[in-house]
Amino acid sequence: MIGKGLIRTANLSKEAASGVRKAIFNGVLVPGERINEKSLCAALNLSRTPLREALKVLAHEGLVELLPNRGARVALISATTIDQIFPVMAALEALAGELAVIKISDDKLAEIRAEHFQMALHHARRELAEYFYHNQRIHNLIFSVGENLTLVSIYQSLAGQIRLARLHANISHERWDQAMVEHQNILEALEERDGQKLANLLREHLLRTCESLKAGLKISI
Amino acid sequence: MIGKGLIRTANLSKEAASGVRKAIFNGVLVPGERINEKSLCAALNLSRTPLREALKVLAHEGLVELLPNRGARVALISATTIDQIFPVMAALEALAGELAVIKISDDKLAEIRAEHFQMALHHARRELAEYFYHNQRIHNLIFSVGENLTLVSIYQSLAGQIRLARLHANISHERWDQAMVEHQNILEALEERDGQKLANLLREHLLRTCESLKAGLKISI
DNA sequence: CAAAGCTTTTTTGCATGCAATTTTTAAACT
DNA sequence: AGTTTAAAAATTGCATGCAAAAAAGCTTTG
Repeated sequence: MIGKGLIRTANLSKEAASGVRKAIFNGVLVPGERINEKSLCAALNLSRTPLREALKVLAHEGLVELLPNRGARVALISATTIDQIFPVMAALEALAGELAVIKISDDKLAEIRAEHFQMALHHARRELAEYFYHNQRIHNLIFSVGENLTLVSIYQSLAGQIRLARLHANISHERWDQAMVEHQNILEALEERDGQKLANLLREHLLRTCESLKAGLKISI
Repeated sequence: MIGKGLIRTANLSKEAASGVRKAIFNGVLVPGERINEKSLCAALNLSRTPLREALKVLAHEGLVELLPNRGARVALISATTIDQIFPVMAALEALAGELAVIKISDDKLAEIRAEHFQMALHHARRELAEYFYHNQRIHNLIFSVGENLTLVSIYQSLAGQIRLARLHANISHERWDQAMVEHQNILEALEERDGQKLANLLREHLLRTCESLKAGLKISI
């Protein structure tokens, strides 16, 4: 492949990173599976250099593991890793909650409320993928209120690993229902601007999610 | 340069990353300064490919900024960034402290105590660089007790950014003395295995360090 | 003398090439 | 058949080459 777009506007290594992320989350690349650079380059329509740069970054994000002289493979998130990620996530969510109640605008709150009810709808209809989509949006919105880029980017990275772990996990109906109740309480604490309460609810929500996720792992390492 | 070491044992992109990190912390590469790939390659004795992979990772770590079509430059940590990093650090330190009191062994505690007194010695002698070295070791040791790789690696990355910011900052004698007192209290809380107290002390210590660091910035952006 | 346009040089972003290493395949042996 | 060994193919890690872009020098002009 020669020429590409001729004008240098794209950032191929960023494109590669987001392409690989998508492939991982869509299940095109399976956790634990070796990543073949050549075929992935063909799929993404770029050369090995930007792909390899992207893999290094993704390894840093925890989505990929690098094996010396054997390239990369999609990370397999073990129960041990989940156990390590969640306490950190919980601490960060608590912080995000405390910041959020101070800074949140009525508009943003309305946005979160809207997402909440969308999520509730999909919960009622038992549409898991859609439920998770809105669930993720709610947590992202709460984090974004704090306007703390460091906080957000660390959260994104951890959330990515959790999302990857979920590809291999079942969620029970009981846990799903319970999570929905927890989210109702989270929304209320946010509306009351009660930072301490919100922080605690978020922390507990996360820790329960952690337990459920570990219990639901289809593959254990 | 052809051949290199002939046997593939090194990981050049990792070497590049640690080489650049060292250069940044030693002041060989100045914050805000453009990084010239060619000359840095020569200094590190490797080619551009591994160096560029390293720069991508370092950008992810916050030590380097990537400018489209203009390569990389050493990050300039602004007061705003510091304001964002510290609350996150404080939350993580608090978590680390809570984990530490649960898990710490007598040996590890003795190790921390030893570092503490080394630090106190350098404080008494007003040897700043040595003081910071042991200071950093204490915080690292506290984090390592939790045996949480996620926590440690996030901490390392944030600590790196703070260390970079400090290259441009003065510390007042008053703050230095106060920090030493705070560390005395931290050690006591650790010896008492009082997780809540330790968490609070670490949080406060961090937040005060943040204020002092911002106040001491020689360059503000 | 500064500013605006050029030309030249340097530097970056990416593709490609090549040797070291791993993986696969095939053959020989037990 | 299953295991071991050797050859072939594929894959990785890194160096290098080349075009696009940016920066540095010139020259010209107000």
